[in-house]
Amino acid sequence: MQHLSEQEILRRKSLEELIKLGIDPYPAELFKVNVSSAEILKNYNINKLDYKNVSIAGRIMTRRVMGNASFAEIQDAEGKIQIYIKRDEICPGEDKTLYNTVFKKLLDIGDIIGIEGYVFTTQVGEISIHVSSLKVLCKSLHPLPIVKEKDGQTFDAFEDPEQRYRQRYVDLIVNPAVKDVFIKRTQLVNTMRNYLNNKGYLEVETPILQPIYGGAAARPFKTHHNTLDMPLYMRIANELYLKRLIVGGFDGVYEFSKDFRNEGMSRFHNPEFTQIELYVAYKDYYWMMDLVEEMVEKIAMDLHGTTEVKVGENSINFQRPWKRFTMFEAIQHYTGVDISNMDETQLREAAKNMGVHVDAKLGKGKIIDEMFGEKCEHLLIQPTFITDYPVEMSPLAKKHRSKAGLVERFEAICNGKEICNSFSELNDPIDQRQRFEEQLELGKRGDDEAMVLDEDFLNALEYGMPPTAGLGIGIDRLTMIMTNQHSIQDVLLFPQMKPKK
RNA sequence: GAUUCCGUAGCUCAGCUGGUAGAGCAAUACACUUUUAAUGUAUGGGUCCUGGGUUCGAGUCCCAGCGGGAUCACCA
Repeated sequence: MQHLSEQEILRRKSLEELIKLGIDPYPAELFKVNVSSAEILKNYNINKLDYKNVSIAGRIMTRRVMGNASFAEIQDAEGKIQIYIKRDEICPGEDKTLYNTVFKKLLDIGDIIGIEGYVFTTQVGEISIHVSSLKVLCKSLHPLPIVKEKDGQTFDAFEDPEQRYRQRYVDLIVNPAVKDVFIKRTQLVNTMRNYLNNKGYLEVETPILQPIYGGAAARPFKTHHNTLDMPLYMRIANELYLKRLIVGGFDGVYEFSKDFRNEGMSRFHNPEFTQIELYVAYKDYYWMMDLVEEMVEKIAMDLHGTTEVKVGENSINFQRPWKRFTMFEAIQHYTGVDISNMDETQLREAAKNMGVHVDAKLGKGKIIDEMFGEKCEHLLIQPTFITDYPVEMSPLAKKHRSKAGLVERFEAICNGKEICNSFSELNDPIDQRQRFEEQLELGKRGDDEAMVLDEDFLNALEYGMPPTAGLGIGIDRLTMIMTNQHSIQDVLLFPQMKPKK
């Protein structure tokens, strides 16, 4: 038996009382709603005649009882609206039970009711609904956190992160701004989907349970299939499957992919997260940069009506064109050192001079990556493309058409963080096999994030994949920027949490 | 994983050098027919995260654990 607080016991008693009065606290039949709170508040003053007979349902959020008349606020999916309940209006006869007992005593903040009535404006000027009938739709058994508000100031906000994430339903009820973040997240996904569909690309679904995981450097979750009696891995990326589809003759495919990585958690990392990956045949990474600019600019416009987005202290402008730097140019720009022709010994020396600590085991590519990560990335606030990465770090990207040791790869950096990763895809099957073999070597040396060799993927490439541009965008990260949220947990409805006791 | 801060009523938070647990909102009762953080009067409500220890006595001090936040590391 669960432990009940005083208030929870009282609510259960009220529930019993309602039933004794012949009122079903959880009725089965639909309640006809003909308007939303937001629509009334928006349009009532424009056309008052339309709101003589409104029927609306919502949760009781506040109550102000003044004898034989009361005000309350009810909240529906779109917002809150005040209702005015007069005893003799909802109880026209001798029997005043519905008002005196049901409304005043047995109903609580948090209960859901349906009302009918007409809209009017109170003496203080607030658009309200004058209630003519009231129906109980759902009795709530837990007291709701009470958040009060005046002149834009909030009092006693429900803000303990642990409770908010564990009981997101409560968070959504009492913190309307939270709901708005998730509406924007869906708008963001819709904008992308519409944009890509309009270009004629096909949204597809590929396996989440994979016998061989691939497409990224990460540690996977491992699971087991009972009937087949074999291990399966939850995908860390869908890249290799989408490229198989390009081999198969689709010219453009994309997937919003839930990926799973068995790694540490932080305000930027949840064990499961969402990426979109896109592959388009006969294109290269320059072409893909144009697409990213256009699509992300469109997202900003659709969400905010402007390309200018506030993120923390910064104002970020997504208007095209974005700045483009090669990785070497970026390092030269921020450190004054030109590393483009350095060998490994010189690079090690340069890193030391910059104050970048590099492990003796790191190869050339990793040293460059460390320099960029420590000296440049966090300074890139406005959206910027960084291009042409060392080949060692990009086993699935095509070698650069003119620069030895580099690949045709770019990342878009924004607010000091990567928001996408893209390359001209490696379609030379012999080169790809060599790269996988280098990864195997890394794995043997103890790198538990090294890629495994996927023989079937190589087989596909050997049939021939057209030149292809590929792209991955972290949806959670992009949503954080577009909605100005500090933590990934604030853009995931149900972030991963340890069970409580 | 490391460092650091936090955990007290349904919610937001006080609680001093250790001395029987406090406020506002919410709840209960009464009053009040256009209020709005409604108001007035009265009342009830606690496993002080858990387990040890020190002490005559622990919400408070010490140790361990659980959960959470922040920062750092790996990573998207």
